[in-house]
Amino acid sequence: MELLQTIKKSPLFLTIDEETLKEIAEHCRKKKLYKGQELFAAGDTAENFYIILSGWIKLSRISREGEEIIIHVFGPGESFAEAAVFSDKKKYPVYAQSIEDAEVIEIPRSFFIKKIEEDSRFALRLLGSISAHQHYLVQQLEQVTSRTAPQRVGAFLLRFCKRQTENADGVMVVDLPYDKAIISTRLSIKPETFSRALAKLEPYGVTADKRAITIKSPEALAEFCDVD
Amino acid sequence: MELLQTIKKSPLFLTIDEETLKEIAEHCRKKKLYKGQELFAAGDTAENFYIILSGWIKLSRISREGEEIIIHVFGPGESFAEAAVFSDKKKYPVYAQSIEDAEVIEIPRSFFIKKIEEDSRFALRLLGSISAHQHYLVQQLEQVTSRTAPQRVGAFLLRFCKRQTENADGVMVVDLPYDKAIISTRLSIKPETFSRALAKLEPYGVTADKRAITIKSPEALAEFCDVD
DNA sequence: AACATCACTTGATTTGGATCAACTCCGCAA
DNA sequence: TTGCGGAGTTGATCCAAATCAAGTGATGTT
Repeated sequence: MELLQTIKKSPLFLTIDEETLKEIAEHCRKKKLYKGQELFAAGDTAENFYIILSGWIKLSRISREGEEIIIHVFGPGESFAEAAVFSDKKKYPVYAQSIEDAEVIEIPRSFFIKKIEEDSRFALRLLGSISAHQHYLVQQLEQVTSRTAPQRVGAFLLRFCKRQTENADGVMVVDLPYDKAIISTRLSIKPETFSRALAKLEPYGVTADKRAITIKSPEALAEFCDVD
Repeated sequence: MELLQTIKKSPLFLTIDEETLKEIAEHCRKKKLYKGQELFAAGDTAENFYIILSGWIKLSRISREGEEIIIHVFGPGESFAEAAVFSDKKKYPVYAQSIEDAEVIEIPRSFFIKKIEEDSRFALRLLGSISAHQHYLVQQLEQVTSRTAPQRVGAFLLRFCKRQTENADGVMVVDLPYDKAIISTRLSIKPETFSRALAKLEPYGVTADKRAITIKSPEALAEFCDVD
């Protein structure tokens, strides 16, 4: 069963035994989303959390003036909204929308809580997963407050590099996973600034051809961005 | 037993039964900290998490250039570093230091994990607590990226208002809990900007006399800061 | 083939907050 | 009393990024 295979690969379920996984798979629903479809809105009752099969889901908040802040963009294999399911209010604090056609697995809250009560190792696993995401948020906060736009763009490229191809000679190629406008918002900068920031990374061997970015010396870039 | 009384009042343990609490109290250590004392450094093994009895503890990260970013300042009754204890790396990702004389309760990781395995309701409670903090981080990220300095200062004042005195006529008085320099860093602005931001809030009835801040019309301020 | 639209890029101008610097006020110690 | 240092304010200048604006070059549509 395809569903089972995917769940198994999700970081959240890495250490969970086969039997439990099968049980989980039985209680999940697969859901298809078209580009731009809303998954849930801020304030909705948090009935489910999700694992992504394919596509990208962005979590964001909309301010009163209509300005959007992207909290995170999750990709294949990642899970999200775990925290909302366990919050006191039982509400999603953010808005979730697919940024292209996507498939997700929907796991109901009720089943999940039952599972935690039955299996404490599972609870620990979940705590670890949420902690990791919390750590990501702390890093994000640090990035936004203390790095310049070019540094943030560079750090983003390097982070995505790791998941992609590296040539024998150390040259790396990143294929941007989604629109530059979305990356910009995620980094809390304007598209214009993103464009200029990319240009400023040229001294570090960063060249862009549409969505394909080549990085000649990732070390120099990492040095400049103050990461790793 | 004083320790037990404090633990009982902590949000984390609100719904925990008396017997468990007693057991927890027995496994805790009370720790006194002088002003400026380090509790743990980023990268240390996460052996414990903490509940604050008195004083203020700031969690921060220091960038390579020596610049400090304050992630949060926790006060009496609050717990922190829960997430670190459950992360894969088992390391604190931040630096913790008291900003004045303080007392904390230190709860060992090992005992805690045992407790979770025994009592799943406790695990759920913990998940809720961590989720709440995660929500705080998301809000913080939003504030930093989409609010001006005066708006952030105003929001900070309003948040602290709620815990303090309100007169019959709607006028509120906040007594700043710690140095303005620390508040500034927490809001990711410079002390000079904090000072100027406070001055800009004057149209909303905000006047400062040393650490005592008076807010004549909290509603107008909330409107300006785009909160509540 | 003509046109609209979307996804950027590039240029000119503005601005909020940082930086640098001087100064006040207050507590405290010799 | 004087003198010092830390906390906070105020003023002048600078700079990174936002904003406003125009242009390009793909892609799809009638």
